[in-house]
Amino acid sequence: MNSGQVSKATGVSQRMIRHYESIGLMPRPDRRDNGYRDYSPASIERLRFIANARDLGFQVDEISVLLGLWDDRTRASSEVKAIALEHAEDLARKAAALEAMRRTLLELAEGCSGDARPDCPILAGLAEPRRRPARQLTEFSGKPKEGV
Amino acid sequence: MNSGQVSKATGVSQRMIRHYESIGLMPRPDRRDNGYRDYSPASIERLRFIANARDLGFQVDEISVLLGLWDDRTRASSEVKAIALEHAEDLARKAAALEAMRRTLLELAEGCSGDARPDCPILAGLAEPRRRPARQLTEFSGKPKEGV
DNA sequence: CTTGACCCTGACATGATGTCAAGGTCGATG
DNA sequence: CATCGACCTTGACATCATGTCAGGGTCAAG
Repeated sequence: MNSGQVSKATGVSQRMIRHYESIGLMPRPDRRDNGYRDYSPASIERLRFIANARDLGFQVDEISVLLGLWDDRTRASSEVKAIALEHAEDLARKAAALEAMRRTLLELAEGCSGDARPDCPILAGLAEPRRRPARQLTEFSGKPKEGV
Repeated sequence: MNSGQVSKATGVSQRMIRHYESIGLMPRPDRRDNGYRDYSPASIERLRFIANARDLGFQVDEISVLLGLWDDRTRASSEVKAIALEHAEDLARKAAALEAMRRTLLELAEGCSGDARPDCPILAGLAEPRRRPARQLTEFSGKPKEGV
């Protein structure tokens, strides 16, 4: 199978297939005489794994760890489960953060008449000193990418 | 006020203050003879507005629209409210997407013994053909950035 | 005058992905 | 055979908000 076929079969763009290869998530596939990539069924399964993990919001470096465990026939399932549960918490935190933003926004919107008059507590609220003071670094990135 | 002071006062990094200037969200401030930026109270308020809007997950181009409405004394509050409610829905969608991932992940994890044995339905599930078939583009980006 | 705390600009990095360009290949049809 | 369209290859640039670093100027206190 060449990359186009694999792309169709897995729903992963050719661009991304090559990208995963370039960053070492996917092994470098065999090449035909013409230089075309030639994928084995095992590679395709691996790509599916990656795609599923991305769909669940794992980042590439986390996936790298998961693939390591997948490749290791002797891993303890507890290791995998720990990663999964940790990631689930992460997702919960991110969802909660979004929900908090939404709540705040709706509170502001509640006070807004929403008619032709210009006075608007939403804008007024935004102009006030920070609610949530200092920001720290807390990676977000759990890339949902869902077909809406 | 120079940029350092403004940064402390608003919690926005100097880097970002300059960035907002460079992309036109913030007006170019006066300069002192030495070239240092000199901010007016009005600018600071504007920066606060931007920071608050970012905290609520608005992206820069949306903030640009909000600022336009803020500047326009004759806007109808309904315009602002519509944007706010739309954004709230967006946040809800994103949160729901994260929740869906979490649920899926927990379902997988439920079946996993989590002990020393190597068999693991989580990894098995990830290796299966795509659950959620094709991905479309659906911007995520609601950048939470909360101090955890 | 020196030192340390600022400020300035500009450039590069991040992460996952798209897109575009320039070129090689393959298969089918004229 | 020539050619066209569909496909593959690589490489580069763009996105978005933000950090960080380098190299240089400024200022105030000692």
